[in-house]
Amino acid sequence: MTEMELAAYRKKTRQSKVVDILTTKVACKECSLHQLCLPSSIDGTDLEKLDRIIERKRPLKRNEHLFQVGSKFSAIYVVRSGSLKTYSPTVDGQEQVTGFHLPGELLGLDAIGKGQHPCAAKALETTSICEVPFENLEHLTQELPTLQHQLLRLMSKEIYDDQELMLLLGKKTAEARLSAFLLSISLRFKQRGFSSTEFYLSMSRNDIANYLGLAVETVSRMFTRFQEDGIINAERKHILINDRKAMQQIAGMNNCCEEVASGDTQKSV
Amino acid sequence: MTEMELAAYRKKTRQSKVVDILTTKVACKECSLHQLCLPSSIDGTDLEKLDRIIERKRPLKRNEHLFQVGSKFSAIYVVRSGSLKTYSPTVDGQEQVTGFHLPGELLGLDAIGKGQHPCAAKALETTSICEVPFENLEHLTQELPTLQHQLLRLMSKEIYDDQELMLLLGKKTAEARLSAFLLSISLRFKQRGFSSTEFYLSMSRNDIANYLGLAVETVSRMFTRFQEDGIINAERKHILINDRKAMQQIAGMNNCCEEVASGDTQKSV
DNA sequence: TAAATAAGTTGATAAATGTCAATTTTATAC
DNA sequence: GTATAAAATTGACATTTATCAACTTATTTA
Repeated sequence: MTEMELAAYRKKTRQSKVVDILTTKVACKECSLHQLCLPSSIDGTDLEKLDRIIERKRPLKRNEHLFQVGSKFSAIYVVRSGSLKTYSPTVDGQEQVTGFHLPGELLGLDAIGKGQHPCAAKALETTSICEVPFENLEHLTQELPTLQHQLLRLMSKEIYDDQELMLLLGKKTAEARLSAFLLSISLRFKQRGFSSTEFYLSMSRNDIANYLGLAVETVSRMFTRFQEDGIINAERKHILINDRKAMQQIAGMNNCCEEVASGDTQKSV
Repeated sequence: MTEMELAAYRKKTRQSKVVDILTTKVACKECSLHQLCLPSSIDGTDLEKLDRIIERKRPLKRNEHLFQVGSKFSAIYVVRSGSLKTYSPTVDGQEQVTGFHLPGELLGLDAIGKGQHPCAAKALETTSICEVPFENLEHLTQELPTLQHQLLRLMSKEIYDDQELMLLLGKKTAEARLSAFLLSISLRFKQRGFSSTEFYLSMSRNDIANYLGLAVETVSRMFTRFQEDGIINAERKHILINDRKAMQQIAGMNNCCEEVASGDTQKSV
């Protein structure tokens, strides 16, 4: 890619739909709730019942909280558009980012057990949310076995995905972590019908570093290295993935993060 | 501690009940299923119903598998006595240990989503297991809202615990990881009514290192260091925790792994 | 019981990543 | 629009941990 082409690309990504994809409403069929209600032949009436208990909240502005640490658990949330990060305070007064949540993904499943949120959720940009009051949901699952099954599946998926991430954090080098992170984001966009090669990272380098257990400087250097090697083009938060195969090699995962088996979407490297 | 006292202690731990605690049957009230059925005032009839669907399997010998990677998911398992590790194969042909499972803890929750086990489970010693066929359990939860609630709580707890571990793996130094690991094991024994200061580690140093994302040598050195500093006494797999406060400091978690809020037990640093 | 194998420990060295500091670029506020 | 603050990048250096190799101690098998 020449400098001119690059400049043109940069200009394009600044304006194009790549950007406002994240501020666009997500249709229900691309949403996690789709997995939660539709797939196993749930019929119209049941879907309507589910729809009835869901509340649409006013959009959050950037840096607004959806919930705080320790706040009472009362609902599960689904991202309609925009994105959030979840984070916990650590002993030394720092915060530890525990996840990023893109359109169609759930938040709050980790709070059911204790009845209060173990982490806080903050919008990374203008973000709109569906709220699913948990008590109502629980009642409804009693009525609708399919819904219950879906809920269990989603929670299981979350456990599974967390374990995948543990593998990553436990073993890998800095470049493997970042590569796996980008592939994960890419896959999640793809699963929602967006481009998997060209997307916008709403979180800061700092958040990424924190999440991956690395220093900001290391993350920055890895971005630079990937760019130098021609594997990605990173114009600030706009990412273009040039060589997916190479990234899979680096991430040490030739098998996964490419095609995911079932109709599951969800969650968070 | 003098050399003589140490020798006496070592002799004692070799014989005492510390060892056979793990081979003793765990009463139902110390078991995870207790959380799953009893706590929210489930009555005798309901408990009986649950008890009826549970199958007790013959004990596994050391190194026998409870399930293999990719095997069909049909049941959740509870450890009655003994212990297991779960692990996944990685691209480079290695295995990655994803968890250790002590008496009263669950296995298999990560398999619900895909319908097959993403990891294998292998006994670390002679181990007996309760099998809870999942289909039956799901049906039963339709009948017993309390049971459903408990199941959701347990799964949520698993998600929460995994996230705790992610923090550990993502951020901490080698000594913080090992310290947190030992504290976690300690707490889990305590929650089951065993000693929290004196216990037997059924897993190898290799497994620990693998699990914590460290080299065996590093783990070995950390054990040595802790011992030199008088924080623990480690006679091979017999561990005596001398200075819990110091370990919490090292682990960077003065708050957690000491007293856990609710009646939850479960799961796995 | 001895031999063979596996697990664990220790030391020396190299590689990876964190830390500190300086600088540039971008975003925000007035 | 300019000033100010925040975020990102880059370089130099220190620290941590992995790797390789040798060796010791347990455990298993014949």
